[in-house]
Amino acid sequence: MLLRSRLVRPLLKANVRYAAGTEGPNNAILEMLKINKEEEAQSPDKNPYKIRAFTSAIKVISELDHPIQSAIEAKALKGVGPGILRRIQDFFDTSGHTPDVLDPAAADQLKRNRVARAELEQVTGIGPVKARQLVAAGCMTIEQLKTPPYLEMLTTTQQRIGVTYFHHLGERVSRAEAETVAQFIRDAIPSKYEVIIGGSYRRGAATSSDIDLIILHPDHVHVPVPLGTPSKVSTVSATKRNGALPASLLQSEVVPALQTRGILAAAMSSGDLKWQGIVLVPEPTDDQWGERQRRLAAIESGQGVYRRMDLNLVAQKSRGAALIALTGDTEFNRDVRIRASKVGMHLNEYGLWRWNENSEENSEEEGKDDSAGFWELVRAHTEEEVLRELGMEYVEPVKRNFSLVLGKGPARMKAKGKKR
DNA sequence: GTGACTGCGCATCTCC
DNA sequence: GGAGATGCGC
DNA sequence: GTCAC
Repeated sequence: MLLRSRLVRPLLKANVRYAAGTEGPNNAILEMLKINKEEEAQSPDKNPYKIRAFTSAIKVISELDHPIQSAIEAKALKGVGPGILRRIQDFFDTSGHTPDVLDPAAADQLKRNRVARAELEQVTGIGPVKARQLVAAGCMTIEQLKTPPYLEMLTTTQQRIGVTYFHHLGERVSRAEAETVAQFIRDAIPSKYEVIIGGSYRRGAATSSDIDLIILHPDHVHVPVPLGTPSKVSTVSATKRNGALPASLLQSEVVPALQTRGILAAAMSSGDLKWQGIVLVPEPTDDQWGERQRRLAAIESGQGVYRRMDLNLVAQKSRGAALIALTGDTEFNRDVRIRASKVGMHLNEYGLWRWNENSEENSEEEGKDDSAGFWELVRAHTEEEVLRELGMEYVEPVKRNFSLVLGKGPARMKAKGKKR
């Protein structure tokens, strides 16, 4: 135990941030795979799915808590197929690497580390990479996270807030709480805004993990067109491509109004389209909302009921597509998006898009900037329209709980032989 | 063997 | 200081 | 590149 804290300090100094890869039991193999991935990424005719495959194999191997003993063992991992097996085999052959044999004590330690990582990953903002770093530094519990030196390792505001409100965020959100917050917000912002509760609430769940709000306003009309082509829709986020736009209504009006009213306890992220953070659930008094000063004081002292909340500002035109995207569940969305891509379209939260090839002369005129066509918004205004365009009957939100139907948990399930 | 592989906002880090 | 990659969440 | 078919 004492030893640990001594070991931690140099580690912190040595800039071991992110997946720098200077730790973990399979570092050498991971470095090799990262190079392979990089080579593919540099290639003129790179295959984005191949890059993704490398990324996925790197991820699954980096989550191992013990050295890979043989190439055969790696083959059993999901995401490791013939190609990566061969690379690992070559690695063992050429590096003269002889894996250590695990003694029982070491195996036991690995198990404890695994348990610790799982615990730390319960904190919002701590994923596999950060959890591994923390456990490597000796942090085994969430309680320890709140103390030096681990607290200093939590570099993002999301992680700090995740720890601070961990106890509150473990509680489920009741339907009444979601309704209270939504109504408070409706009262706090101009009546031109429309506020819809999405997420599992809209799917009829008795309790939710957070409050998902969809906010519409007639003046918010920005519908970004997808970048790239059907085979390769760019991953450049709207954050980048929107650089020059004026601050959105979310930033200029909604968030300030809620701050003034004293229900925003902490912001994890706050952009032009999306706000994520912690809300203090207000307590209605007789026929009015309680005192703003009391809420601000409560936030100051950590009293009251706190919940995770997402605010999403959505253009009217995107209403249907956004309702689908922000209602879920994940499996339903995956299924619908796959249907779209199967008929050559693209579905995101802004709309259902069709790709139009440019005629020969058009693309010649455009030069060689490979703009061989353009995206056209097909449907997005209502959920019914979007689904019908994809040949689907309307599906009630309450019937979109595919994860429950198909199996438990967010584990990948194929959504295939379902209703057409 | 063959075709499909969800998609994206925001914060932070890296690398030039 | 700007572009791109990564981590994370949903 | 991997995976399901």
